[in-house]
Amino acid sequence: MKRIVSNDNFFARVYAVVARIPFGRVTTYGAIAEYIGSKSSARMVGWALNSDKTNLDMPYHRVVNRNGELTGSKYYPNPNMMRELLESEGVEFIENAVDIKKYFWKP
DNA sequence: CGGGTGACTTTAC
DNA sequence: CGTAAAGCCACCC
Repeated sequence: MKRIVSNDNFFARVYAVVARIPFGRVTTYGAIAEYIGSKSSARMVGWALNSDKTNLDMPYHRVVNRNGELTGSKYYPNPNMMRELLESEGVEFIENAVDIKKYFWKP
């Protein structure tokens, strides 16, 4: 039995949501996962970002965890790159996390 | 088909 | 603040 939605759609959905994030806004893995249909599968979102080979130009830096922490910054060439990208968009930081309450955006 | 893995989240201690 | 555990789903071998 094949699943009705999965595979290509999963990646496509992640890309679509990330690409839709407005300038100067951020979203969470959970929000993307929920929009995709699997609210509990936030891991899949992060996994998709790191596994994607087709849309490396995607603004992944606008995707943060529920606390607003840049968990993905570790996987960037430079750990500071992700933060500076967000700061350059006008996003305010609190310690090592973005003001998720203020800049959170959801599809 | 099963086991391992993971850029997450929540609850619990 | 830290670790632990469970839930979750798709990919890779």
